Amino acid sequence: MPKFIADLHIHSRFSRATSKNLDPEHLALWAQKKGIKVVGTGDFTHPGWISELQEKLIEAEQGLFRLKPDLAASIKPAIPDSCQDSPRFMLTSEISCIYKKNDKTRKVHHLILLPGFDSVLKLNRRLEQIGNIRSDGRPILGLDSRNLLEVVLETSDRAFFIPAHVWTPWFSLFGSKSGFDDIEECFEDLTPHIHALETGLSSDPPMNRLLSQLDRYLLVSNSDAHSPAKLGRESNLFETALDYDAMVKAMTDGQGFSGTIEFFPEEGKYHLDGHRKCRVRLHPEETKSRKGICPVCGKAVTVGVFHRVDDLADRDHPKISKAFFSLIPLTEILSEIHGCGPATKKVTRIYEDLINTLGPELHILMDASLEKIKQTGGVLLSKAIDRMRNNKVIRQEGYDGEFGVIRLFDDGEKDEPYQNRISSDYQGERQGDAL
DNA sequence: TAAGGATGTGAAGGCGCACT
DNA sequence: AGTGCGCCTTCACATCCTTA
Repeated sequence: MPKFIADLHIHSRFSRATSKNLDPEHLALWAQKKGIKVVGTGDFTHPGWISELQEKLIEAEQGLFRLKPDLAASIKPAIPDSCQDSPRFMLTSEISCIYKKNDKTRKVHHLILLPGFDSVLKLNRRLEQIGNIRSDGRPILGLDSRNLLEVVLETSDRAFFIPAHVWTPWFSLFGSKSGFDDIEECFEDLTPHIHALETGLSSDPPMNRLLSQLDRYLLVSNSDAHSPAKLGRESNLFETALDYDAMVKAMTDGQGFSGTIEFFPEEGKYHLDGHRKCRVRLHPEETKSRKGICPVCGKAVTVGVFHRVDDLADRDHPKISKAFFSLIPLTEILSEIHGCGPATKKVTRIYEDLINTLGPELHILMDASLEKIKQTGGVLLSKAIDRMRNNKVIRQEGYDGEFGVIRLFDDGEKDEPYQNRISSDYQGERQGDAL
């Protein structure tokens, strides 16, 4: 069976606060630079996006699509030879359900996978009667999660429904400000139709697997990318035939699903508790001793993912069933090494050089030999990647919407020529800022 | 002096909720 | 009852600062 990487939760340019570049061509381009074989389309509920997809994609395998040949040819020159590998698209979308249940307001996001345009259009006709699906690629519906699931199941018996980023405080199944304490309370009689949960950036398998109530669910990871360059920052490893039903089966029974690619959970923006505006960051035990109150403003802090997991956990040691790889985006590693921002021209140029020589980013981060990395990217890069692969990272946790920072080198540790005034200033500012 | 880089802010839809 | 605010996301853009 082929081994491949899939990132199924992303957005199009029809969603709010997303890049204008999010069209099928740029998604295909970046999927190849990252080394992703199957990428979700996102936003299939949006009429403008779905008609663009119908125009630009053709079915490649059962339930998977690829760019039409003329479009594929048009992006080919922009893709390094080392990365050429025609990606597939799966029709996916995210829906935001906001509703009241058992006297509490619930705001829960869900990811939906469908096998073809017919079923997408059928679902869209149903949803259009419930709410406005034209104004946003991620529509907000006043619909109970259970009832959305029912509508989806009625649309196609091949549909797959995944609660999205289940721990984020504001919009998720287990969210401290929005969700439930158990899955049955959310989906009731239809709970058996849920087979997989998306864990989000701020949690990883060792955290999730402290909850016995999650034992019967597969954990999946996706990027929720709002720009092409963020594709695959979290993603899934499949070892199945390349088609829709095989992938859905793997996510249903776990066979052929070999693991996930993860952020270090501390990098996620809701890992710890606190208030971003008050610059207060608290560990769960601190939050509890302060009775959930922010010492600066006196209001309730935003309770993060680590705290929620801790509250609902019923084990001391995680029961881990699948492999997972904790990675740092390559531009962030280069940013630390070279002492400048991850989106600067310098980092972009080095990034392009690296994938040109070594292959797709995820290959460089996970599999490429350290010797080759050293030859192309220098000794600091190979040292950095070696440390990342062995979990030897310095973690500064994110909280209340602020991303954490994962570093690989102590201050002063980097040798010449990179250790210079700019880089130490930069690190100092970043550290100071975050508290 | 120009280019590059850092930083701050506005943008979007829909909903609940606090407040008047 | 009605109004306004805050929340989701993070990009895109404008502006200011730094460096060669």
